[in-house]
Amino acid sequence: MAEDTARTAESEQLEGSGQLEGAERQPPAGRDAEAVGQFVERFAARLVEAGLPRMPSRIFAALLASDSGSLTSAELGEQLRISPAAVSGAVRYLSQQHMVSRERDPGSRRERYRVHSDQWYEALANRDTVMKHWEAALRDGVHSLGATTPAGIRLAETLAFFEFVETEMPGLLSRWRIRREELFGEGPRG
Amino acid sequence: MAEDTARTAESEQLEGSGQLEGAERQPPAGRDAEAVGQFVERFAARLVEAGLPRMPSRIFAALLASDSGSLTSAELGEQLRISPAAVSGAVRYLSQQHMVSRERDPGSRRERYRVHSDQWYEALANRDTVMKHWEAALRDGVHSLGATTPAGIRLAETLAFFEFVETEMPGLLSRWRIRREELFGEGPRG
DNA sequence: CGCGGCATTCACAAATTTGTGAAGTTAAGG
DNA sequence: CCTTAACTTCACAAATTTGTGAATGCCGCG
Repeated sequence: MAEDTARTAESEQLEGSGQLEGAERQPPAGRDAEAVGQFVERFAARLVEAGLPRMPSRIFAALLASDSGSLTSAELGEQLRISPAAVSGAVRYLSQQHMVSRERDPGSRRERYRVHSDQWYEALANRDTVMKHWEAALRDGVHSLGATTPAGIRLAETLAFFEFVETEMPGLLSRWRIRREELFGEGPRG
Repeated sequence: MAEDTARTAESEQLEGSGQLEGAERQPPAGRDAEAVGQFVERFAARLVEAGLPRMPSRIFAALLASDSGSLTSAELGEQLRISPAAVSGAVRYLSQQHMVSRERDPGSRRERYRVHSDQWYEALANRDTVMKHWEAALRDGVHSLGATTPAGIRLAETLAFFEFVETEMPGLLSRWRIRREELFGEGPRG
């Protein structure tokens, strides 16, 4: 996989928000570019294991690790050392999965991709559409195999489970929001 | 692909229990081999979309669609028209994910692979180990990026969400069991 | 109104993954 | 103790997927 990753990494534009360095900009590149990179790698690996394609995983992880929660295509490309095409493709994928949203900086036409703090696990829970597909397939199966056959019954049961989970989701999320409030006060950024 | 596989196939033990159709029953082989196959295809497709490899998906779907909830390697190979090697590999994968369990028929050394009615969605919920890995990665990230940086905070929040979900799981599952009882009486098979 | 920069799309090349055939291993049955 | 039938492992071939380079389209700015 030739991952001898170049070292210098002048990725200082990684900073986006109040990064009052001021002090000797001498310290290691960017902020802990090293540490950031490592985290991105690791977390992306988890996502890959979970079934997400490689590039989308890396990009998502990078966004998650960025201070502003958003990066432009160029920044992503540079940080991850991938071509604009790769960024484009991966970002399209993530948009379709509702895992990132695209914004437009008023001035330039650099597009920003962002993870809303909440959005992403809500998306994770919100597999609504996906769920629906599964349920459709299962319903179909119940019908095909016969609702009274053992297999049909098993399928019906599985279907019921999906429906049950769907039912539970709203409550779970609202409990989460409460807990989140407890832990973090009101959320800092959107 | 060489499909010269013997078709003689005494796979009648596929049936397990009462076959009480009534309406126009299609005499063709097995039961509705046609319909079964179609369901297996479709459901497997969903699983693939969800990130599961192809063969494991097909095998899992086939097991789900079988009346007894269990099939032998040979049966799987024949029904899906794949080689024993493919069955072996896929089944190993599924075992590792705890999506099937292996049994041993006392007499012959044909191995049976089975989906417990519950087991599989419990496994789906029980991504314990997986969860732990994610949490570890996140914890690591919080530390690397600094617990007070915006990115670090976002990560901590995500971590909290995972922990929260883990907390909720037991309750959710037990509510499910109750509901399951309501809907299906006491579960038929284990 | 035209220029300059960005992002997207297309087609291809490379790399990873997938599934098969054949040999290897273990265990039942004569 | 040997034969036989299964499952597993190994190495390879094929097919799908992945990421890049180059060309195209867009939009804001001068």
